[in-house]
Amino acid sequence: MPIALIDCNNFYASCEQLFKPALLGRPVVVLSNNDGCVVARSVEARALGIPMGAPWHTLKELARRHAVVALSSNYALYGDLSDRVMRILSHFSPHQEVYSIDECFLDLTGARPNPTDCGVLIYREVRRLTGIIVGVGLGATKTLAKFANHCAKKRPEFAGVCPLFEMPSREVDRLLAWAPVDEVWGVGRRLAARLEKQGIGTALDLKRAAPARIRSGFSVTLERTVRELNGEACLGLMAGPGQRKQILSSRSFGVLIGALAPLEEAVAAYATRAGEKLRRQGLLAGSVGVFLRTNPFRTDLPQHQGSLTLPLPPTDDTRLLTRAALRGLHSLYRPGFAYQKAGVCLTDLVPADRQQGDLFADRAQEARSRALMAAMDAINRAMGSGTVKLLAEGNDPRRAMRARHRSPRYTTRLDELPVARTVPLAVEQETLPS
DNA sequence: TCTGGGGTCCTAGGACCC
DNA sequence: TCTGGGGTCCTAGGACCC
Repeated sequence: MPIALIDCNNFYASCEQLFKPALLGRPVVVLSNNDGCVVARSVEARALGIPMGAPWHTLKELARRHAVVALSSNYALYGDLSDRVMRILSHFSPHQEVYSIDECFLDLTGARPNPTDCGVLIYREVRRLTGIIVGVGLGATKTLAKFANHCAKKRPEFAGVCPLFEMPSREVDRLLAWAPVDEVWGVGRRLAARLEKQGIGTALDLKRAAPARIRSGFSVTLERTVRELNGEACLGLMAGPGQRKQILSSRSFGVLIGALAPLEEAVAAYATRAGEKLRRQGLLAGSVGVFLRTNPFRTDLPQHQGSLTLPLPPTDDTRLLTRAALRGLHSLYRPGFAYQKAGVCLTDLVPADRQQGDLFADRAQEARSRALMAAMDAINRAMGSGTVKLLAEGNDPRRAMRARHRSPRYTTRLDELPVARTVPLAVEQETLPS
């Protein structure tokens, strides 16, 4: 039962190039919120040695020398293109797990004419219908599919599709021996360093390690990874997105903030945004967490950070969430510090329709609350987010995110549609296999 | 000057129970 | 001098992912 992992190459950078072909062949990077770090690179930017996650301000000189194009992230565009790619992929299997904005697993058991040819077809169709280039990895387990995908992208002999699941084991081991252990899904920098000390430096070393030893020396999670590398499926495909366990809204401020009042406004705004996400998913929160911290990179300044969680009767009312978040902020806040970031985290989430009833609840009040929130959401959806909001949010322009180089939202805003030249993006049902 | 945001899972250790 | 054994629940922190 082969599992495929399909992953879009340089997804954000590719989305930008798709609508601005002048960017093709040029070093392009896409920056995180606040134009902080590099989160995507075109092939050319990668070739310049620009590392993933690098702070943009440390790269300015290099960027100037090589005329690197830096773009602010445009999630409206990436999200929309992601939806199109995922919809195309969904036609190739009844079992799809959308794992992130640019990748998904497909169960290709019984695929026709066979899984490998199906993989090649996936590659061609996504490219033909969207212009996005994907890598396709086929393995007996999710971890092996991930690894196969890595091979598909890094080794030209596969031309974008690596059918690891049907290769002779000698061949598979040769590939595993070529990859450093931190290329394995679930092994990050720190685990890799610890494994290295025990003589486990490649993916093949990890595959051959004794599961019991890995479990006692590391964790059950890593033991599962070892088993998966050996073809034993430990991780199933997730059908739906699953119910959220936490909803987080946080931001770094444009400038450091010392006074309480602007912090209150920021926290109120985060609580509001978290509340909107909460209602969109039909959930209630039973706890509100708040955190606050100074800039850890400013070693010249005194540091302070704290977090606090307050329980409350399950609710999705922005006013109650905000009130609790502000109470938390008040007990965390210390004057005399320059704060850089704050956030609100909703936990103990329960579906709104399965709420534990409260014998003494004020039904009329609850109905008014629901009606008010529904009205706010409807207005903000129709007329733009923030059209109606709590006074507590304030209107401090310093809180606006830096996004100096955002491209137009080509596919989701009428007034930003590309003019004259069009890119074929429509998905024709009948051209796809049933 | 400028260093993201949003998630998940696991473990260790403390508090508490009988 | 001598100080049990077995369990649960919660939280903070660490690790990972994209």
